[in-house]
Amino acid sequence: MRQRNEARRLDILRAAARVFRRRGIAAAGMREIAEEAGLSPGNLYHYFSGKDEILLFCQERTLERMLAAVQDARGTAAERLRAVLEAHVHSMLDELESATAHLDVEALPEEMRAPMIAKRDAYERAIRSIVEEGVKRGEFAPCAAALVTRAMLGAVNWTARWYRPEGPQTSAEIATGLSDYLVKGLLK
Amino acid sequence: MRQRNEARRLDILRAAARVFRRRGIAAAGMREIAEEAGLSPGNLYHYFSGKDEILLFCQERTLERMLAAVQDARGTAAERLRAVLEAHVHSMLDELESATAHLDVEALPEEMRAPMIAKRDAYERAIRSIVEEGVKRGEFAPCAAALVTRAMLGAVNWTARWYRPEGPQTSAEIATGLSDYLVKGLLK
DNA sequence: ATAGGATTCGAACCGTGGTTCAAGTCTTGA
DNA sequence: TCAAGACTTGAACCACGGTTCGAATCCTAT
Repeated sequence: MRQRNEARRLDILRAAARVFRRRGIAAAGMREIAEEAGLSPGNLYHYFSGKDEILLFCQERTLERMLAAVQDARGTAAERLRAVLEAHVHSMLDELESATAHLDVEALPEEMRAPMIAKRDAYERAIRSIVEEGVKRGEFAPCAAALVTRAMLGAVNWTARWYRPEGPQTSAEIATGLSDYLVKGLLK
Repeated sequence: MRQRNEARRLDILRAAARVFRRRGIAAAGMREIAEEAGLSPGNLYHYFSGKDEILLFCQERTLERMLAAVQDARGTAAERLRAVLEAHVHSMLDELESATAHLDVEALPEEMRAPMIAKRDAYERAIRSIVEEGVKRGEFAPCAAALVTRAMLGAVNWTARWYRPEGPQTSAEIATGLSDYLVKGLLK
């Protein structure tokens, strides 16, 4: 019934995300996604309208989670910023799921792009306002908040490029290490 | 003669880099590159063996320039780091030329990848050694040098995603602003 | 049990895009 | 001037990959 269908869709999304991760979005083929998910190529189209929709859902899910982390953050500006950055890194590295996909909004067809861009901008704005508030309260030194925000996002997003699960450092170590450095650059 | 040929190859590389930038590497077509360079699609193959070679040359040229900036840097660790980071941002934003291409080594076919990865690693190692030297000399606070290096690279590489030439800030402002923040996170 | 819908399959369709090619034009050196 | 080779072209080739489709199978509710 409905339950079964929904669960299957999630399985497919996770499988697709793995393929996106290891092949890159453009090089990920529907046939390979189908094989990873354990069904036939044609059958994918019973669950999704096409590759674009799969990609869109992957991206939305990741960004949704990141936005949630912003809402949940409590404490001083520095504490909230650390929490958000760490959550971001964990969404990026732990759930290999859909993390990498959220980086390439350009891969979406023109019409689907707008809502994703809006969400992405909202997320960036939320982080920037934490920075600005920290400055206003005197926690942080004055700085170009927009630029610094993008620098932090670049640093955490970049982890997807070099992180290897079998590498020496765990995702938790990376998360705390990055947050240490990125927040320290803001303090007075 | 030889001169004319070489100049033409450079023109084509620059045109290709512009297309890579605005379309993304995967979506950049040989027909569009040809049009941008002002010659016919088939004629491209008189100057390059194919799309892969064009991409490889674009990436090599950018990385070559960045490595040169590392060699030219003089002064304290902080000064050298600033110089390298600023040069990196400028290579990324000013010469729209081949900058973005260097980010996707994965887009190259398996056989061509090795030399590029080697160069990229050498560049990263050079930056990391500046950080380590700064720590050893007491200029910088102790830190996870490898992780911090990747954070800095992520921040500067990310500029290619959001920078718009018609935007409010010039590339020079971005370069100095980013360097300010990134180096500040290292100081004691 | 059985009709009707959901699911599944794999082959085939078809546009896209990298590449090749045969044939022209232009340049250059003797 | 006149080959010979460099340059140029546009059409055609061909593989790849997203998608469609008709038919077979499974499940569920009555």
